[in-house]
Amino acid sequence: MKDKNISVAVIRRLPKYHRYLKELLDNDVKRISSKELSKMIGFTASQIRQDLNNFGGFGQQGYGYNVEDLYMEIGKILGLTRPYNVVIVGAGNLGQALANYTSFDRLGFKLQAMFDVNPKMIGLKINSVNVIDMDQFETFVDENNVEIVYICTSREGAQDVADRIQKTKARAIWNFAPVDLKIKNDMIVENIHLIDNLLTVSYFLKSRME
Amino acid sequence: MKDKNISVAVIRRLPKYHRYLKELLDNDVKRISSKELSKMIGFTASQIRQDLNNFGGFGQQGYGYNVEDLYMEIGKILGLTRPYNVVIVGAGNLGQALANYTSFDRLGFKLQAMFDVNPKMIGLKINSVNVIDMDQFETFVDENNVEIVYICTSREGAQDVADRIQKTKARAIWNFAPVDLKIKNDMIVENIHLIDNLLTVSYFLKSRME
DNA sequence: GAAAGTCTGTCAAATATATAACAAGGTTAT
DNA sequence: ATAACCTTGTTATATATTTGACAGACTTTC
Repeated sequence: MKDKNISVAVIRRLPKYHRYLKELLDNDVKRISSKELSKMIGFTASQIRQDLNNFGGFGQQGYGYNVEDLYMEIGKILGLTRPYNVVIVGAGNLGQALANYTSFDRLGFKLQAMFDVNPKMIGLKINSVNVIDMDQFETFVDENNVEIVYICTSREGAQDVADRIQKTKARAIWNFAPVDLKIKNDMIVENIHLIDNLLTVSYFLKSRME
Repeated sequence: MKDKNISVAVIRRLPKYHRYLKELLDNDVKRISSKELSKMIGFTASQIRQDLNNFGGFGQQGYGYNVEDLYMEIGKILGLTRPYNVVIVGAGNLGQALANYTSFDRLGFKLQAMFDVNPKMIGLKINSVNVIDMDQFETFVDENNVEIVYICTSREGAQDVADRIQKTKARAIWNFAPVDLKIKNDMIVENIHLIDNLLTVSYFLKSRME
């Protein structure tokens, strides 16, 4: 599986396929055609076939796709063949919300610790995960083979955290702070910019009024 | 301002312009050229000029763009000329996190209430906003001119909430549940699919290893 | 106030992405 | 086993998006 020259647009559709296939699997559906999937997901059947074919011929003519196989294949493509150690920086409401999502754990994103600078938070346990002093961040990350860091700090604190992550062995950042982090090396960064998304809602609300 | 035939790709970049212009404004920068903005934001200068020109000629040859004017114009385009009443359904960690974000309020998204089905949550105040019984949802939304509903429930509860929203005058949904809502009318729906985003992180992590 | 320099708005070209079309191969029904 | 039917993988076409180029207009400098 080389995965090269695959466009980001394709990659961002993969989780959706994964999600719908899981649903089909849970409903004991054994096979699915691109046409049927198309109806459920809302992409064209052509697009679905072309997306999947970037990674291999998973289907069979006259039959369609085996739901379980395809689910597993897409899981492989998405890197879900092994667990990833993660930590959260910022133990506020958002950090706690993420700590409590069991679905992340189920997919293999294993929360090892949470970090905060607030003495009132340090020492707490959230969903049986310790909140640790930020002083110990770099040491903990390297000693526990943490690969992904979720940044749940304020806008002001985020860049500092990003700088510190770059000194560790961690290789990916999932950023929830409303700022574009300046990253020097080849770190993987995904942003959840809530405000950006909410502003598209107001844009569409306004547009519909005209 | 007609805003028609504007591609979604353009619209999703607008909040980023808005964010960077706010930063410039806070730093007392008076003017900015597409070239300078390009360096900051990471889009090409050509794209920036073309994006902005979809909505009008805000710049001036030989000078560039007036930061304050452009910030205001983009705010207008994004619908930030008046406040929007919003409510949150689901008063768990995520709902509480959103309730505590002052930046939403500052932009005009006014939280009027939170709803939950859990009797232990009902009656609480979160950041001076009441948690109300879901029984009163439809009444409250219509009586308080709520336009946007943030869905912060579990996956299982989300579709039911969406169905109930469609019976009210609300016209937009900001959905955080990991499910694609089935919507009949012309409701505006924006999704934050956290898992989908996290899976792209694992995809890139895996791809880099090969 | 003239010349040199800057920067937008816009058109054209290049690239990327999505859709349509269909041959080839497999399935199902009889 | 055969025929009718499906459905994929893939190529070709259409559409969308991004980048490049440049004339014209304004600014700045001298």
